[in-house]
Amino acid sequence: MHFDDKIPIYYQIKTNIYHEIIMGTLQPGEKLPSVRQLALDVTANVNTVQRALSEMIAAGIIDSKRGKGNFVTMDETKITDLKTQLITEQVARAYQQLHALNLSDEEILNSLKHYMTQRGNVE
Amino acid sequence: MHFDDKIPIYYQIKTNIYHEIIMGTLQPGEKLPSVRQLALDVTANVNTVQRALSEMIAAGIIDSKRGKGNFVTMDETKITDLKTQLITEQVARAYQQLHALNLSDEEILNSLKHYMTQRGNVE
DNA sequence: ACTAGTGTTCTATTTCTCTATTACACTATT
DNA sequence: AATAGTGTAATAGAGAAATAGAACACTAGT
Repeated sequence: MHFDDKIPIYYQIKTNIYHEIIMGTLQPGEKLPSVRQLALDVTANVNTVQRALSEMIAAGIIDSKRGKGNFVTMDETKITDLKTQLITEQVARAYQQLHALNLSDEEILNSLKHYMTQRGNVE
Repeated sequence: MHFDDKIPIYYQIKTNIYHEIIMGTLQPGEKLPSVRQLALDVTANVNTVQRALSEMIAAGIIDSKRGKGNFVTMDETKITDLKTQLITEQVARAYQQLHALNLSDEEILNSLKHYMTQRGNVE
């Protein structure tokens, strides 16, 4: 796993697992790899993984069952809400950043469209 | 100045000054406040400000003159290039994040447009 | 009962960021 | 010359993040 050294690893692990849940790579009710296996997967320490999981457990997205494992919540509403929340955060963040670079709404949209067409042609 | 505790302060100071240069709040050739004044302005330590400045000096955006002060480069090409670079980074980052949330290109554009219209109505 | 596989917690250590403080180097003004 | 205002650098210390390692609590299969 690739880490941005400007952001805490535990936070990036959390974001990554959230993405897998939203993408459907991890289904509702599905068991996650064990904390020790996750630590190996992302080349981090068990404690660091545990910290990421703790926050997701506190948020109600992950159900922890001692001795059994960690499971994605069965409550699909929570997952939908999470997705909405993350989208809103990302869109707001991106808009504010680009606005701070003196781009108008139209220029922001055009920059994004331009990026998409370029990306579309490559793949 | 508002700091995101997930990102190093020196890095946020750097980004903030870059934005001021691109916005034109800081003009080419213009003298920046002294490092000690900047430290007071953002409520950070002189060393932290100096670290941010060092990276901008290394990037050629700021010219440092010992005993005189720090100045925005006169080379407007460098500023234009910086703006292009920052825009590309932000657009790419935003796209990848939203793509990782399972949004199609069209959905990404719609989310952004929706955000813009909502924001437009409030202000 | 035993064992292996889970989550959980604790301590010690390292690294990085940030702060505080001091000192040094240079410029301009008086 | 003296002084004030600049950038620059070095040291020491506090705090957070991450690591390594060990131990504890619970579950399931044998």
